[in-house]
Amino acid sequence: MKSNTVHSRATGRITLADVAHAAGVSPITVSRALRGERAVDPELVARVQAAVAKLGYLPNPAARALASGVGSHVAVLIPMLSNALFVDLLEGIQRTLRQGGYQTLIGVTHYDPAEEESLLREQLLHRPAGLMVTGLERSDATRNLIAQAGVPCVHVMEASGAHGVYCVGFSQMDAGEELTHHLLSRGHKRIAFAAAQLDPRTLQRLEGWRKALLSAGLYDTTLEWLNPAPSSISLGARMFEQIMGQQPAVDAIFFCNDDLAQGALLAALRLGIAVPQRVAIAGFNDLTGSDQMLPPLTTVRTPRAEIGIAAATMLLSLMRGEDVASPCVDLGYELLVRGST
Amino acid sequence: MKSNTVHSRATGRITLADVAHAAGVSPITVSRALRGERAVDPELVARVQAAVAKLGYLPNPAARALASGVGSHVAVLIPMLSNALFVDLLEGIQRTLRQGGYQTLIGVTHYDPAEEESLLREQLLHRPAGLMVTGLERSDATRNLIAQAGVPCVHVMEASGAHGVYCVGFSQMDAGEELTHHLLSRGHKRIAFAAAQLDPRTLQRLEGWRKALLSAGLYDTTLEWLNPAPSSISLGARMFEQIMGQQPAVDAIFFCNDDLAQGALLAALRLGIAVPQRVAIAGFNDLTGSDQMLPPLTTVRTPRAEIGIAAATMLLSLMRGEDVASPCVDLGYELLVRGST
DNA sequence: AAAGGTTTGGATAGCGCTATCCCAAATAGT
DNA sequence: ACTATTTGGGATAGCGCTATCCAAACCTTT
Repeated sequence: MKSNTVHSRATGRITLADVAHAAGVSPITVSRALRGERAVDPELVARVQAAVAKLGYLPNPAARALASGVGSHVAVLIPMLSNALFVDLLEGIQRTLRQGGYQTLIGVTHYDPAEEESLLREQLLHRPAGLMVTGLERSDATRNLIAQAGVPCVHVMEASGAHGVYCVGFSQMDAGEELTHHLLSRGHKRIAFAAAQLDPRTLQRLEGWRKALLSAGLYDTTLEWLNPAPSSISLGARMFEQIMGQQPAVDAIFFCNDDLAQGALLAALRLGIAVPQRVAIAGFNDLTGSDQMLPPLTTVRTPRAEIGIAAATMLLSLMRGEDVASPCVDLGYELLVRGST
Repeated sequence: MKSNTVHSRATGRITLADVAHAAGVSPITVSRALRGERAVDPELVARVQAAVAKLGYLPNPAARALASGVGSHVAVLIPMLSNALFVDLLEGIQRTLRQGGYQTLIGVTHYDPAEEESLLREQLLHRPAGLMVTGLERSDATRNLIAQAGVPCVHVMEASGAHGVYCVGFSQMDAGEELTHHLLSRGHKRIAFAAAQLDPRTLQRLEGWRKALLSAGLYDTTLEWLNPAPSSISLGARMFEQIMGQQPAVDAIFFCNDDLAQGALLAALRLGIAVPQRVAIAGFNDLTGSDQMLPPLTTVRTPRAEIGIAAATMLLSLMRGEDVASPCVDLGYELLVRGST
C-alpha cells in the first residue's frame, strides 16, 4: 500500500517538492514564487502560497545555503558586549535584520585586530549574506577578507566620506570638539582629556578635544591622560584621583566614556571635591545611570539604536541587490548639558 | 589541456573530494578521519591530515548541515543583553563553544514567553546541534519544542533537582535567604524586598527573603515592593523614594538587582538619608560599579561567567553523545558584605 | 505574415557533504 | 579447521534546494 502522507522524503519534513506536488507545478517554480527571483504567473504564485500555507512548509536554510552559496544570516562584529553602547546598537541591528528574514551571528572582537581577523575568517566559512563591522580602522588582512567575501558590508559607529564604503554613524571628532567647546564656554581653562581603551573612536574624540583647545590656545600635552586598560567605573575613579593629585590646576575633565565619568563623580563625592565648582566633569554616550549621578552627568547622547536600525536597513537593501541612496549616513549626536559642568 | 589546479569543483573552493584525491583515499574516509566518527587506520588519518594542511581545506558547514541534518552551531536564548549579568554569562558560553568548534546564535527573549517561543521556532529551523536556555520556567509549547528538537538542551542560572533536565546555576532562593539572614544578623527588623522585572529568578529570591523573615517572625506583606517594569538605576531611585516616603519604619531594603540598589544609594545621597545608619541597602549580582558606590554596596556575587563555561562544557559533552557526570551543577554564590549594610 | 526578441515554466544537474549498505579482511570462538 | 563475529574501507545514494540551460508561448516589428 502506498503511503498517503503529504510528504515524499524520508526525513518526514515537508519539502519544496511536496509543495510543488500539491500546487501542481514544478519545484523550481515554487522556489521562484517564494523568492520572487523571477516573474511568475500571479495565479501560480497564489496556488503555491496556498500549498505552502496548507502544508506548513518551511524552507531548509542549510539546503538553501548549499545550493545558492550564501546563507540566510549576517555576521556582525563588535568590540565588546560589556559596553552598553554596543548592546543598544546590537538590539537595533538584530531586530531589523530579523524582520528582514535574516539571523544575526555576533562576533566579539575584544578590540583585538587579530581576533577580529580570525572571527571574520570563521564567519566567512559560514557564507553570510552580509557583513557588519564596527568602525573603519582594521588590519589589511581583515580588509582584504571583507573585499573578497563578495557580500555587502556596512560599517557602523563612524561616518566617513571615504567612497566605496557603506557606513552609518556620526562624527566622533565633531562630538568631541563640541563637548570641549561647551566646557570652554563655561569658562574652563585647563580642560583635561581622560581616556581608556583607546579604540579609534576614542582617539577621534581626542582629536576633537585637541582641535578645540588648540583653537582656543589652551592645548597642553600634559592635559592628556590616556590609559590603554579597558574602560570601567573603578578605573574612572582611579584616573580622577590621579589627575587631581598630580595636576591640581585642572578645572574640567572630559572623560571619553560615561563609565569613567561616573567613577570620577563617585570618587569626587568620596573625596569631597565639589563638582562642577572645583572641577567640571563630562562624559560620552549617555549610558544608563548618568542622569542619576550627583550631580547629573553632562554627556553626549549618541544615537546607537538608530544607527543599528539604519545600518541593518541599509544592509538589507544591499543584500537584495538594491542601490542605496547614500552610502554614508550621519545620524548626528546631542549634547546633554547637566549638572556636572 | 587539462587544468592542473588542485581542485575539481566549479566554485574553486577546496572540497573534501580534493583532499581525498590528494591523500589517495575515498571521500568518505576523509570525512571519517576528520570527524573521528569511526575507527580509521592511523596511517590513513595522517595522510588525510597532511593533505588537509597542504591544500588548506576547510569544511563547508552548509553541506555538512544538509547531509547530517544538524548544524555546527548552538542556539542560546537569554532574556536581555542590557543586564550585565547575561553579558558575562554569554561571554563564557561563546568562548567555550567556539573552542569546541561551534558557533553561537543568540536570541534575546525580552522576558517574553511568546517571543521565546517564536525565537526558538526560528532557531530550530536552522537545526542547531544544541540548545541553551535561561531558567526552567517556560510555556508548554516552548517546552515541547525543546523536547521534540532532538538535540541536547542545557538550562542556565537556576539549579534544580528535577530529573531529565540538564542545568547549571545556583539556588536563587538560598541566596535570597542568606542575604536576608545577613540583614537580620545586623539587627534589622523591618526589611523590605524591592524588585522589578519579576522574572522567575527574582521571584525565587523573594521566596528566600520570605522564608527568612517568616522564620524570624518578621514577615509582613506590606514589606514587598514589586514592580513589573524593567529594572534600572532610575527605577531603583524612584522605588527607594517611594518606600522611604510611604513606609518610614523600614530599616533595610533588599533590592533584587544591583542596578536598583545603585539607584537607591544615589537617591539616598541626594536626599541626605544615611546608609546604613538610617536604612541598610543590599543588592544582588555584584554588577560593575557596586563596589564604587557610597557606601559600597553589599550584594551577592553570582558566578555567571563560570556558569556559562560550565554549561557550554556540559553541552559540548552532550552534543558529542557523551554522558555527563551530573545533570545538574550548582556553582553557588558568595555574600559580599560591604559598607551599605 | 514571417522573422526576431522577450517572457515564463520546466528538466537537468549539481552544491559538498554524510548515512547507509556492502564486502573483504582480520579476529575470535568452539 | 571451520564458522561467527568484528573491523575498516569504499560505492552509492541522497540531504533540499537553486543555477543554468532549454523550449514553448507570447509579443513585437517590418
